Amino acid sequence: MDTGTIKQIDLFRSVDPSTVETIAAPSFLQNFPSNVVLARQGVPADFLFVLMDGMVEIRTEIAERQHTLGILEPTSVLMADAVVTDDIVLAECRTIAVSRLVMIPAAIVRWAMERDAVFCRRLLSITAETSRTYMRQLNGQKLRNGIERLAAWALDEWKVQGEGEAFEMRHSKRVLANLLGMTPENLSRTLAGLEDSGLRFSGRRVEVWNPDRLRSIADLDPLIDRSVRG
Amino acid sequence: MDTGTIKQIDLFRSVDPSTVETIAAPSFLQNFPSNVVLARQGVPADFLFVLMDGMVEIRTEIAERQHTLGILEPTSVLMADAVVTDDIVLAECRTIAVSRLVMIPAAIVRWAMERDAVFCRRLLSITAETSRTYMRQLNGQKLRNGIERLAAWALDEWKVQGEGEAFEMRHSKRVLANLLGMTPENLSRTLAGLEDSGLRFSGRRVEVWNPDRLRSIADLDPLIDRSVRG
DNA sequence: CGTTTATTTGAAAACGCTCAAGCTCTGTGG
DNA sequence: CCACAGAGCTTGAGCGTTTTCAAATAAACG
Repeated sequence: MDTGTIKQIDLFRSVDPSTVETIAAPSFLQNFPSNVVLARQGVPADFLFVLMDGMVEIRTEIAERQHTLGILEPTSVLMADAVVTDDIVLAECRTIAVSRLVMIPAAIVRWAMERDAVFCRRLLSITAETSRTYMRQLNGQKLRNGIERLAAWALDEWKVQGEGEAFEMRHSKRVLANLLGMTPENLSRTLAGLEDSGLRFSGRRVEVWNPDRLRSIADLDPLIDRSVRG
Repeated sequence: MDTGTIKQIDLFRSVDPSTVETIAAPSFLQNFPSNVVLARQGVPADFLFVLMDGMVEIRTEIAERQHTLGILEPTSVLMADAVVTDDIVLAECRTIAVSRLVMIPAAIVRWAMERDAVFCRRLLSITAETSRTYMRQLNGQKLRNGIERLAAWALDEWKVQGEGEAFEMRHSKRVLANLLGMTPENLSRTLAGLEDSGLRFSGRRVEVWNPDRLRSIADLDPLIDRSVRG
């Protein structure tokens, strides 16, 4: 693929142009419709992905049970752990919106991380940050109940989208329920319970009409919520 | 500290001796009694630790609620994520046995990962593996209930310790309960429920008298259990 | 407009937690 | 050797949260 696009990517910031070119050569930009599995769980990773546009859900399914580890937006890097360790994929990646992704063959990534120190360092930063995201998710899942997770999610998203009167949820409630670690039925009930406490849904429009009340429920903490600083 | 000890550590495998020496200079080997907090949550990480002997619990506590993210044994590396990202510690590290650790100043780690490509690569491998451990923990916590987590833990530990008639639990039941994401009371009940299904505790001796039965309960899966392949 | 999919609601059950009390094991000092 | 204290573990009852199953309603799509 052309080096122009790939050079913009944070993963390649400050990386030697010749390395970027070598990586770009066997890589390509691919468009996907919604609901396509980019990487199946349990098998080796063939590609490192960079999400340029759209949305991807990281989820695991075993014997009828499933959960969502995260929802990624541009410009996230996918599958770094499996590519680096050259091991099986622990959680499936699935588009949940029309998406455009850069696909970099796993072998060339492993080659480059041995040859190019700067690229290796970029990969390290991203992997460490991803690891921390899973720690936060684990903290949130174990230390909060459903109401608190929903309130915290709403405040987080509200903050990211500019703290206006409302923000737009970019995915279905089903996806949100999975992300928050609850069933859709439960999300529906929890939502109803928060209508008097500062949060109202109308379709995909989410109205935060009493952030203070939500904050007192969520008890935001830098150990869980990315948008909060110490 | 002396380079002899530090060179044995997996983190420094194949790393240039001069880098190792530079890192070793401001580092030191420290003995700790049990129940000492090595790194407090919410504050920047001062050191990267390598556990040479003993046992460390990774846990988070927020407003009276707490949970355990993992229990580490030699020769694990601790705090890599916080050191690499130069950010706050998301989960406290606490010794749960008399322990000996190498303490490497965070600044020298960050210095070395910029200067030495091999060291950076070692750090990347370890961080990626750690990230996967958290993914597995997340999978286990969300996709299994208490009985299944206990059965899976027993089989895992049994396998690691050689698949004999029994194995020794190297920590208290309280610690095990936290690791499995349940209260001590609940662990006790769950344990009682498994006595007819292949698992019996007597003190710290854990008898696996019917692994097949346990397997049918735990439903081991490579997406959760480290000891299972494919 | 009709068919599919998403969401809501209700009732019952499963699961795990809290609180309280009792038990067991261990080590200490008399 | 015994009494006692303390920690760790177990047991029971009651409670709260979350899930499951079933059905109804609403929304989305061709």
